This record gives sequence, C-alpha cells and structure tokens, in this order.
Amino acid sequence: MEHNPSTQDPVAQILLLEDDAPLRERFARILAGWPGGRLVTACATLGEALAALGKHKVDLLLTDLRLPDGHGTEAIRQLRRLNPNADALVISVLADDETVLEAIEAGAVGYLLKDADSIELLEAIEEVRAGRSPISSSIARVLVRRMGAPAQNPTGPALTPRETEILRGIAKGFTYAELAEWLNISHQTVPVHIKNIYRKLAANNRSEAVYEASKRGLIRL
Amino acid sequence: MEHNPSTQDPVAQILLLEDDAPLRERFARILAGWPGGRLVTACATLGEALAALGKHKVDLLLTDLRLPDGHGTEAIRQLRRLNPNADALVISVLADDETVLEAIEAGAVGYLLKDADSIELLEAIEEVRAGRSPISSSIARVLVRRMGAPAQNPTGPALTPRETEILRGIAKGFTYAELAEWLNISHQTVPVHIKNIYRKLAANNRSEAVYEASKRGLIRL
DNA sequence: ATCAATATACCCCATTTATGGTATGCCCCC
DNA sequence: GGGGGCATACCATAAATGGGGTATATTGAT
Repeated sequence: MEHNPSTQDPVAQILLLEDDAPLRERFARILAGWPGGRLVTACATLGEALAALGKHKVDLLLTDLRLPDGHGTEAIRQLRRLNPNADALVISVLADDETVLEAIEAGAVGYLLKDADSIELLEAIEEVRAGRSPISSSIARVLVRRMGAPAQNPTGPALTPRETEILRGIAKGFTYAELAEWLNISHQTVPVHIKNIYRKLAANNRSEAVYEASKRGLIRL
Repeated sequence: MEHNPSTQDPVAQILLLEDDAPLRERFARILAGWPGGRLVTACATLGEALAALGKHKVDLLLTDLRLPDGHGTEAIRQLRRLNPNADALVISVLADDETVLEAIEAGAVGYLLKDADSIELLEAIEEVRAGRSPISSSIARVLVRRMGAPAQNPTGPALTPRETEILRGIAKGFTYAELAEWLNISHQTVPVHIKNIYRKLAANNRSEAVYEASKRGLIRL
C-alpha cells in the first residue's frame, strides 16, 4: 500500500454519513476545527449521501452502517466505484460478523466501534490517510477469527499430509500425471488420494474440492 | 467466541518470548507489578519456549517472531496444540504480509507492532483476555487488504457478469449440464463461457480457475 | 501383538472436460 | 451505422476425470 504524496490531496475532502443528529453534529464540529480535512457535507440518510457522492469529489467517507433508508455499505460501494482511491471509515455500534465482514468487503479500511471511550476521530482519520487501518479490537477479533487458525479448528474430517499436498496441486490445476511426477508416485496412486479427498470433503470433483477446502481453511489460496 | 469466566483462570499464566534482553526485562518488570497475570517464564529462544510450554500450563503467550533459533509462530502453534484455549499475542517489528498472515494463521489473536509509541502491554493483554484482538493499525491493514474489497481492485482482466456466475457455479462443483440447467441456457453455451474464463485467468482447468479467481478476489469463497 | 490409518499400486470404463472451429442476435458507444 | 463486446448456439474429438474394485507395506497406537 504505497503512499504517493503527490497524488494524495493533503486536505481530505470528507463526507460524513450519520443518522444520529447529536453525534453527527459532534463529528462535524470536530472536523470543522481540523486543518487536515474539509467536511464536504454531513448527511443523515443513505439517499443524501449517494446524491452527494455524485456531486462532489470525496476522498474520505465517514459512515455509520444502520441508516433509516438503507445500509452504509452501499455508500462505501458507491464511493469506491466513483473513486477507487478514496477511503472509507466505518463508525458503528454493530459488531456482528456479518456486518463487519460486509463492510470490509465493501471496501472499508477502518472500523471504529461506537461505544465506551470517546472515539478518537481525528487520530483514526490520520491513520487511514497514512494507509493504516484503525480498527477497534472487538472488530479486529472478527477478522482474526475469520482469517486465523482454521488449521487448528478444522471444520470436518482432517486431511492427511499427503492429501493436503495433492489438494494444493489440484488447486494449482495439475493433472493426475503432473501430480504423480511432482510427488514421485505412480500415476495410478494419485486418483486414490483424490477419491479419499472427495469423500472427506463431500465433493465430487476438483473445483468443488478446492472450494470446500478453502472454505474450511484446509488450504490457503 | 464465547467467554466463560468459570473456565477462565482469573490470573493468566503468561509465557514471554523475546530475544532482545532489554525489552524482555522491561516487559518482565511490567508484568511483575501486575496482578492480572503471573509471568511463568521469560524465554530468549524458541527452544527454551518450546521446552517451557511442555512443562507449564500457559494461558497467554507474549512472543516476538524473529528469534535466533527459529520463528515465534512455532511457539504459537505449540501453545495452541497443547492448550487450544490459550491466547497468543505477537509483539514484533515485522509487518510484511506474509509474516503477519502466518502469525494469524498460527493462531495469534493480537499483533502489536514494535515501534514508535511505547507499547501499552497491559492494556493489550486485557483486551486479549476479554476476547478482543488488539492489533496495530499497520498490521490491521494487512488483514483488511487481504479480506476486503478485492472486487474493487481486480488484478487482471475483468470477468463479465455471466462469466462470474458460471465461475461461482464451477467452484461449487456444478457440471456443464447442471450449469446449463441452472442458468437456463444450452449445455453447448456453457463451455464457451468457460473457455473465455480460462483465457482471462490463464487457467487450463476448473480447479485452477477457482484458485486463480479466488486469489484475485474475483470470487469469494 | 494387533488394529487402524496411511500411502502405495494396478485395472476397467462411463462420464466429463478441454479445445478447436463457426455463427447469430443484441446493445451500447462513438 | 458500424464496431466491439457480450451472450447465445452447435459440432466434433482427444484427453482427463470420477467411481468401482482389490491389494500390499509401513507406521503408530492400543
């Protein structure tokens, strides 16, 4: 994640999307007194935000997720369609896996949980602008759980080392013959392992096996 | 990630693994004056740590990654083999994707970058014990980049909507016939799309296509 | 000492894929 | 109004795969 100061506007054009009026105004006040960015608009609804995104160049979107007329991820998606270099920072009370993952997938690079200790908004914005990802620790846990240690908690039957090797080979598109040569075994033995893999993964063919194994964290792509 | 106070020892048994003597001692001193945990041992090498893990019950591992005789992820793996409920918190200067992902995969739930502002060790430990994931923002960016918005930054040639649909079907193991029925098109048309997919992804068969597409973020598994 | 799991090897055959063509209708953009 | 990209459809054939057997050697655990 290179940062090129020449293409990076030193003063960020900020769009704020937050339906709670007191909070929105609080954020707006904080931003008003901050030289690092300019608040383009403060919106209370998704509709307003989508309209505003069409009218103004926005570098940074600060957004809530649960909105009266839709979901903040829509604003994130629209932002990144219009300007792939723009960043989105989520500020939400929602912390369930699905919501968090959807926001990250939509393109959010930061995610602050709206709770407890007052949010260090400007600090987080600076982090984002510097190419880092400020994320509340509860939210980070979702990502860690999602990415991490699936090898320790395999969902179904475990694959033997040999099977894992072969599975990796399959994922890379090797044919039976190539796998046999690669592993220095008979081209007759390869399908045996593969059949066992299919049984364990409840798959019926190569691509489904790759899909299943990847979903279960047995291989990393 | 439920937290059950009854099975959670209120006083964490902590193993510290850090090869840099001054830092190790600094951490040890911090832990010594902290009622929330007990420092079982402070190790300087992977070997010592692996031995210590065999001898003592450890709830929390604080570890560096680059060690004179190996990699801290090995200690994490060993820890989690012995006690799947134990947590690992990485403290390292390393921030490259591969290192970070390997540590998370090994089972680390927190990752503090050893830099700049003095590490808030106790705060981070408390976060970990509370089931959260303290992660430095530079490190979090690695996770976000890995999980997020690849659809916005497709690496190679883009797939058409139809191709994407078919690719998803392939990943799920559908045959040509099933795909044709699913999409209500001729079973003759399916291979045409698939050929185009192969060309765009530089793949030669189904599993390689799934592998490539997943790596490029064109599909999410 | 035995059993279970793993890895190895071979055979057969129906089904599925991969690859090469050619061709038409649609829609959008310049 | 023509060009480009997309989706559609068909044909033919060689290669690869999937599923069914059976069998042996090794190894680690009981």
